[in-house]
Amino acid sequence: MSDNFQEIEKKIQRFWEERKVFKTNPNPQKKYYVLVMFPYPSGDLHIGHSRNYTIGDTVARFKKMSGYDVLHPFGWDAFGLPAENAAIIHGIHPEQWTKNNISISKKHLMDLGISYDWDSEVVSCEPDYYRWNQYFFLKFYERGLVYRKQSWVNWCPNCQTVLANEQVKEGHCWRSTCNAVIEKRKLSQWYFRITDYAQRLLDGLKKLKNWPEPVKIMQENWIGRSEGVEVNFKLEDGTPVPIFTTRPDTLFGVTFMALAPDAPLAETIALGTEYEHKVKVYIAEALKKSEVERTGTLTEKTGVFTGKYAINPVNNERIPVYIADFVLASYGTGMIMAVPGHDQRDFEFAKKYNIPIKVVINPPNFNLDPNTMEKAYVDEGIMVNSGQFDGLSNIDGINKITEYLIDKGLGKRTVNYRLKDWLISRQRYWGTPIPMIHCEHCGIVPVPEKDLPVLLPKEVTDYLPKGKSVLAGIPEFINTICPQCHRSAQRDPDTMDTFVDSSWYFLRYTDPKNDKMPFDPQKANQWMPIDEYIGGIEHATGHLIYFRFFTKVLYDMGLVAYDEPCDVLHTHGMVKMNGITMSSSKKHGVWLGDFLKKHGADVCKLAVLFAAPPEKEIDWTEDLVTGVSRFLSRIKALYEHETPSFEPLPSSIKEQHKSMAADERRLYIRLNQTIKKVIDDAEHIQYNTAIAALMEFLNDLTSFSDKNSIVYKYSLGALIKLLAPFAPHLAEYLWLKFSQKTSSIFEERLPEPDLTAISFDTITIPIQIQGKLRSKIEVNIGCSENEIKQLALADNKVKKYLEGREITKIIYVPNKLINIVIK
RNA sequence: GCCGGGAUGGCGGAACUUGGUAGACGCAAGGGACUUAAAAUCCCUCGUCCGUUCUCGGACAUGCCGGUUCAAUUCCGGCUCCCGGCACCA
Repeated sequence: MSDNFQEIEKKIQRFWEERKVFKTNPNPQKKYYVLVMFPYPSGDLHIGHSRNYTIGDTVARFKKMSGYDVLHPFGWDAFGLPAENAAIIHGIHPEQWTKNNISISKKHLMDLGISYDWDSEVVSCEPDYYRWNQYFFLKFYERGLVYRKQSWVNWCPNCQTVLANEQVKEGHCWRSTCNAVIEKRKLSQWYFRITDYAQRLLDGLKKLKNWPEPVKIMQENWIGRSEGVEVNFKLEDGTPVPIFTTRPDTLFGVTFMALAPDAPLAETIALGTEYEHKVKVYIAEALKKSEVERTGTLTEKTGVFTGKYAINPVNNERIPVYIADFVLASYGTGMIMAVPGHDQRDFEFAKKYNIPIKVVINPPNFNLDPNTMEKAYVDEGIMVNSGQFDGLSNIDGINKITEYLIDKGLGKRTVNYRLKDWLISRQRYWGTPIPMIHCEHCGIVPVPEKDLPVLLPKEVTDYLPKGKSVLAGIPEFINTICPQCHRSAQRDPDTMDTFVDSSWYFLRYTDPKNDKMPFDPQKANQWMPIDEYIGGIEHATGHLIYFRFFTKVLYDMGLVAYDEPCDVLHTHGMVKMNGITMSSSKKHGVWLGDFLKKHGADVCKLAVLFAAPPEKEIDWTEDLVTGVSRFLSRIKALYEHETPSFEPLPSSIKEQHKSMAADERRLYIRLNQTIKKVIDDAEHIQYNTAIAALMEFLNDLTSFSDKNSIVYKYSLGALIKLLAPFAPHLAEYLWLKFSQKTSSIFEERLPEPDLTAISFDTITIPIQIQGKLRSKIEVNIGCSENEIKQLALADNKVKKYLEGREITKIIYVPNKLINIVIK
């Protein structure tokens, strides 16, 4: 745009605001819910942020211009650590820091002209929002979906708080600015019983036809269903030690058993024996190690013999029991049967501790020798040394042994999931207080619903985390009265994981001002499910599982009619600069404020959309701006000389387009092709190619000579409407200037293509000989196969190739090509 | 290690759903017009190599090697490299 684009954009933004063009219709007839993942308010926005919002904005505008009632809301995921860290470093209250950032970010978004209905803005750190986190916590508690347990948990020594399993990435803290190595601590914490929904979360994925396949696969792996058998081993003294296995076919090959060092039994198994001391020392050592040291396939496995033996129920063999660090307490029963002959981990462990190796499956046509094996044999084969099961293929053996175990009461079929319960308590200040009271006499007592919200105290002098919650040090907060016995008691000092906030915010948007309920189910149901959800792929195994879990629970509570929150999901790639992802906290990026001053909002939107298809990464350079910036200037320049028509074409034109002048007819067809292409591409969020089509059509228009043609003037008008979702300010400006209406272009409908004029009368048919392009002929559409073959054979270039050769076959693909096969 | 995804000109990317003219659109680069000049704008060229010499013609080209097919960037088999997820899940 020329020099005054900023004034134009400001003016247009004021016009939208005054006219309330993007106000949500409270009674939608034909609803469309477009949602972008709400952001953490980090202050200055960069181009990477704008990608998310720009994609959502384009969807929203397209849908509005296609006649939908659109809900396109916005809000802030406003609780979280950076606010608190800012308080510690700069001595500014987290709330003030957060609100400052919100107002800065909001200004950028408004300057970008995103079509939000700001009346439904939601801010998660406000009591009128977080009280409903507490409400849901209590409701979940009533349903048995909240519990407290003591266990070894992930502890971030830098953030000084526990973390959920989903927030540990490769043994490190998920927050990119932290990245500290995670430690293990034994603590009592609050959990959501998400594992109760593991199967439904898995089954639900099948319904999500319009989710990206990689996201579904990631979730499937994260939930990690595996079918197997629980086998009732016993220690010699009769203590039951059940184990889970997916390979019951190897049961006769068990030569040791291994117990996780953090499993409860590990603490007691060797008590009072000569092994007690060694075992104790080993456990202490093992648990001191961080996740990173302990896990990883490269780390050498270690263990210690407990002095105890178990009995193998299928052959009564005496099996030594070890404690080993490669066994996980949190999966299966916390104890395994080990078959070194057929499991690589067990093999390595057996080699190290001189435990016998027993072969129970032989590969076809070959007998394994346990003394010379260099690794475990894990493939299919024939069972040996397995009593009555010898000679079976091991695949059959799995079933046969399982049935045998069930029959004898020695085991049962079972399913295990890798998904763990969601640890939601955090030892930090800036979050939703957990609405629970610890009473000496009554135990743990929920805060009565009528007493909500439990307000986060604002008068805090010291935010520095000390390994326990900041709130524990605020007497006015922590001391309270037990709701049951009315004696003095203490509040729970922890706050909730901020991913609780983002698990239901999309429902709050449907009824943002409700002070009686989190949302009115009727209002929610008229918008849900989300029709288009846009966000970064980094949430695949976090937020995108949590919000499905919440929706399913709320469905069970009868609050929503759908048990999946979102029909269509589009994840977009990150925006990088010099190969490094743009980031507010790392101060790396192109800042939106600067960019808008220099180039304007439309250029920003268009550049981000045109740079690459949404799912791909963008490595940002200033070069991406040049092309789209020129494109907009050319558009603007064109309309300085030409007057578009927004009148519908007379029906006579549509009926008689075949008798138009050749170049006018060509333009008419190009127009219809462009309309179709842009709308089709937009439907699939392929905005880069849609914009390319608009650029091509602009070329058609500028090279068209009869400026008085009705078709030409109509095309100018159609181009403005097609451009509107991508470059809304310029389009609105041209609309208001030429349409002589006072309404917005976004209250108009997109043009529709005339499908009777979508292709030219003649087409170019390439002629291949032996599959290689040799010539082209121009034929009328509807030309018969024979005619085309004749024309092809008569072609001079073709003749040259055919000279003295025999034609074996002529392949004709209608309207596509012709291929002549010769000997 | 397991599970995904990807590799196309100097660059970002089209075409891939259904095998059918590879390189749309844009950037960069080179040349030209306009201008006192520059910017801006407009026009032309632009995968590589060879031939012809101003109009074309040919060969080779979609990470590598094979296969299926009249025809493969697209399908199949085997590799290489890059990116992402998971991380001893029994």
